[in-house]
Amino acid sequence: MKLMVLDGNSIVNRAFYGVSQNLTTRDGQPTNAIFGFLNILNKLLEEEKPDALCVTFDRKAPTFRHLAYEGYKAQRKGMPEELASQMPILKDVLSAMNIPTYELDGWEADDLIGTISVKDTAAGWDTVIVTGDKDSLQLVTDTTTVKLVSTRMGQTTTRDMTPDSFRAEYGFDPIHIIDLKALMGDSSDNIPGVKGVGEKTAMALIQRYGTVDALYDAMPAPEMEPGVPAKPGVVKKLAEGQGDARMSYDLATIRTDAPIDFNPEENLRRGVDNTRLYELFLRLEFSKLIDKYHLTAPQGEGEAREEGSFEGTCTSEVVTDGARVRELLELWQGREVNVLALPGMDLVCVEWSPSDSEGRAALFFADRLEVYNEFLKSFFGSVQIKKVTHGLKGLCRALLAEGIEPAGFVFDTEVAAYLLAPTDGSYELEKLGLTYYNHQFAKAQDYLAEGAFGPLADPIAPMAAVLSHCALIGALRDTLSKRLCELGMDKLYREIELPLCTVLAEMEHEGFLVDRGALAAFGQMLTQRIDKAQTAIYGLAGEQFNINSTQQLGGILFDKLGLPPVKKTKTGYSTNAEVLEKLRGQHPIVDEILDYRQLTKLKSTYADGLGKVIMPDGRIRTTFQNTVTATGRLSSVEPNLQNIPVRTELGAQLRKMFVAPAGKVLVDADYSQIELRLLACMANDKAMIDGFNSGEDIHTITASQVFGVPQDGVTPLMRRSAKAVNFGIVYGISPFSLSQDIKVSVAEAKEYMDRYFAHYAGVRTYMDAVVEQAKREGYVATLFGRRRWVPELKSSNFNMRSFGERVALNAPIQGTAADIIKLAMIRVRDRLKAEGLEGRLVLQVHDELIVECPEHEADIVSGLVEEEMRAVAQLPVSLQADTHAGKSWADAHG
DNA sequence: GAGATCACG
DNA sequence: ACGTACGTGATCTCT
Repeated sequence: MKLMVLDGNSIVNRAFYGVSQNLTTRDGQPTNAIFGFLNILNKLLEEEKPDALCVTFDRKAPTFRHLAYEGYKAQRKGMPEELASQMPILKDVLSAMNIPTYELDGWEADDLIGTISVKDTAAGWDTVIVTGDKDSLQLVTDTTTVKLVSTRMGQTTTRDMTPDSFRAEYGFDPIHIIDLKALMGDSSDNIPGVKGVGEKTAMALIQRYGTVDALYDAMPAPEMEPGVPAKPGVVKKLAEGQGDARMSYDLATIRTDAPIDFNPEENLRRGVDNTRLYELFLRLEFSKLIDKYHLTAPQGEGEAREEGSFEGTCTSEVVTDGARVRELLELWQGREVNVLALPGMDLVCVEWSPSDSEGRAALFFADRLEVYNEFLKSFFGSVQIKKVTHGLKGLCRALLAEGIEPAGFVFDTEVAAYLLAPTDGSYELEKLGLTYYNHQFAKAQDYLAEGAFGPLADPIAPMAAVLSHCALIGALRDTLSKRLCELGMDKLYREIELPLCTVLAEMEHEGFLVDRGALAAFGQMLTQRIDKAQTAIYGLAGEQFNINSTQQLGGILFDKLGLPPVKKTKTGYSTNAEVLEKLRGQHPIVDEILDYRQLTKLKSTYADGLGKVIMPDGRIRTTFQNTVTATGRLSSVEPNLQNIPVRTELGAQLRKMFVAPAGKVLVDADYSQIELRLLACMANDKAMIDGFNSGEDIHTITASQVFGVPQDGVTPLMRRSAKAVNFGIVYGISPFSLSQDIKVSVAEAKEYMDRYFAHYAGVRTYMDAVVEQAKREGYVATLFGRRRWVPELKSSNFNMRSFGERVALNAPIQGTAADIIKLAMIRVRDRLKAEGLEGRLVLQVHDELIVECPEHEADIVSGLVEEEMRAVAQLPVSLQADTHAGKSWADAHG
C-alpha cells in the first residue's frame, strides 16, 4: 500500500507564485493558489495513483526551536494577504474532497510529515512525500521517497528522490542532509550554519566525513577529501563555528515524534462530497473543475435568483400552423420577447411574459412549420417586435444569409455581459447563469449537438434546455441592463455596441473580393523562392533538417555552426528575427533563414491560408469578434483580415490581390495618429495639443522638443527615436524596453524619457493620475465610459503589478480609439443607407475603414467617410482621417 | 495543448 | 532585485 503526503504550505506557495494569471472571483477573492494546488494535486494523483492521501499544514514554529535560537523564522516574511485568504478555503475544498489534513499547534508541516512517514513505515506502507523543500530529503529511505516539486515559468515539474538518486546527486546518505545544513545553513529557514562555510565546502566535508560529529572528531586537521587537508581559513571557521553547527543541526532535524493520531488506513482514498464540493467550486467560479469532477447541482431547492426562481413552470407550445403564427406575431407587437435561435436557423424559441400569468414560450421548427420562412421574415424583420437575444451579430448574419433584413433588436445579453466583464473571454449562457445567478443551467451542447432534434432523438431534454436558456436570456436582460446603467455604460451599450452588431453582420455578409488567380500565382512564386532558400540553407548547414523547427534550427546555428547564442527561451535557444538580425554578417545562412521565414509565413498563412477560404463568389468573409478584446477593439478570425501584411514589398504585392469588382473601387480611410491625439486630449497637455494643432508632423515636433533643436534640424534618427518614445508612452513604457527598441543604452533611453516628460508635463501628470485612479477604483475607463477592471494592481507580485500599471495607462487610450471608430462605422453605414448609395463597408482594421463602392460614388463616399470619422468626437485636438480610392487595397491605402 | 514565431494596429 | 511595451490571431513543432 502506498500513501502520498503533501506538504500543504510548500505546495500552496508554489501554486500561488506559479499561477501567474490573476485569478479571482467576481467579488475579488483571489483563487489562483487554490486552483494551482488542485492542478498539481491532480497531476500527482495521475502520476502516483496512491492508495491513500493526506495533506499537512504549518501552525507556527515549534517553541523548542525558539528556545534554541531566538532568530529562528522570526524574520520570515508573513504570507501575503492574497494567499492567506485562500488558505481556509483550500482546507474546506480538501475536506469536501474527503482528503484528510493534519495540523497541530506549534508544529510545522515537515515535522508532521516526518512523523507520518515513520508511522507509515511501521505499518508496512510505502510513503511518497510531496514538497518543494529539500530539508525533507533527510526522510528518504527504501520505503519513503520524496517528490521534489519545482515550478519554473509556471510549469510544475517533479523529481523523484530515492536513496539511490539522492546518493548519486549528493555523494552521501539522505540522513546526512542534516549534517550538510548544519554546516552550510539555510537562509530561507534561518538556519545559520557555520559562518563562512558555503555549499561547496560543506558538501566536500560531508562527503568525506558523513556527519558533523565525525568532522569535529577529525579536528584540528580535517581533510576536504582523503589526503587533501582543509585550508587553515576553513579550519579556523569550523573551530569558531562549532556551537552554531551543533545548534543548526538541531534546527535542521525534522522531528518524527509529533503527538498526532495517525493510522494510514484512515487516509485511504474516498470519493468527494458532491454537494459540498459543488458549492465550493461554484463560489470559486471553477466551472471547468465542476465538469472535470462530474459534479452536479444539489437536488431539491435551487439557488434563489434575484427575482423569483428558474424552477417555475413555463407553458410552451410547438407552433405548426400559419394561423397561430399570425396570432402570435400580432400578440407580440410592441412588446419585448426573448429569443433563442439555433445557429443554422432551424429552430427559433420565443419566450414572453404576459403580465397576468407565468412565462410562455413558442417553438418554431423549420421542418414542422410550412410558413417557416414567412415567419422568420415577419418576426425578425419587425421593428415592432422588440427582440432580446444572445449573440445578436451572428443572428443578424444568419438572417442576412436568408435574405432577411434584421430589425427591432433591443438588447443582447452576450454583448452586455462583455461590457460588464471584458476580460472574461467567453459569455456562454450556461456560464452567465452560473456567474449571475449561481445556477447551473443545461449545456447549450444539449440542443446544439448534431441530431438533438432528429427523428431518433428524445426531444424532451434538448427542448427543456432551449426553454431554460430562453428564460435565462429574459432574466439576464433585467440584471445586465441594470448593471450597465449603474456603471454608466448604458449609453455606450445602446448607442455603440448594440447597433454595431448589425453593421458588423452586414460587413461579414458583404465580404472582401480577392483575386483568386493572382493569389495562386503568388503562392507558386513563393514556393519557388522557398525551394531556393531551402536548398541554400541545407548547403550552408551541411545537412538537411526541418528549418521550421526552432529546436533543430538552434542546434544547427549555435551548436554546429558555432554562432553565439544571443538569447534563450525556456525550451532552448531563441532564433527569432531579433536574434537573427544580431547574427547577420556572421554567417551567410542567417540571411537565408530570415528570407525563408518571411517567405514561408506569407505562403502558409496568407497565400495558402486565404486561398482556402475564398468562397465561390470570389469573396472572403471574416468573422468580426465583438466580445473578445479587453480594450474594446474588434478582432477578426477565420480568416484574420486585420493582419494582412503591409510593411514589406511582398506584403504590398499581397494587398494588390484584395480588390474591387469591375466598375467599383475601394475607398480606404484611416485615422491619423488617433491614439497619440487622444493621449494629448485626455492628458490635456498644452504642448502636445499645440503640436498637433500646428499641423506639423508630430514625431518631428516631439524630436525637436526632446532634443532641443529646430524642426528643420531634426535628423531621421532623432525622429525615429521620438516616434518610439511616443509609441512607448501609449503602452506604458519603461526605459529598458525603450532602449531595446531603439537600440541605445538604458541610460540614454531614460534621458529621452526625462526630456519627453519635461516638455510634456501634462502627460506625466495624467499617467500618474490614471494609475492612481485605477488603484483606488479598481478600473480604468474610456471617454465613452467603457471600463476595464485592473485587479493586477493589487497583486503582491511586482511583475503583475507593473503589468497592471501599463494596462491602466494603455486601456483608456486604445479603448477610446476603439469606441470612436465603432461609432464612425455606425454613422458611415447609416449615411450610406440614408443617401441611397451602393457603397458598403467591408473591413475595419482598428484605425482604418474600407468601403467598396461604384466608381462614380468614389468622391462622395470618400468625403462622407472622412467627415463622419472626423465628426465622431469634438476634442481639443481634432481627429483627422485620410482617404484614398483605388482598384485594390494596395492602391487605396495611403 | 503549449510554446515559439510573426503578421497587423 | 526584480524583468521588461499595449492589443490581437494563425501556423508550425513537439509532447
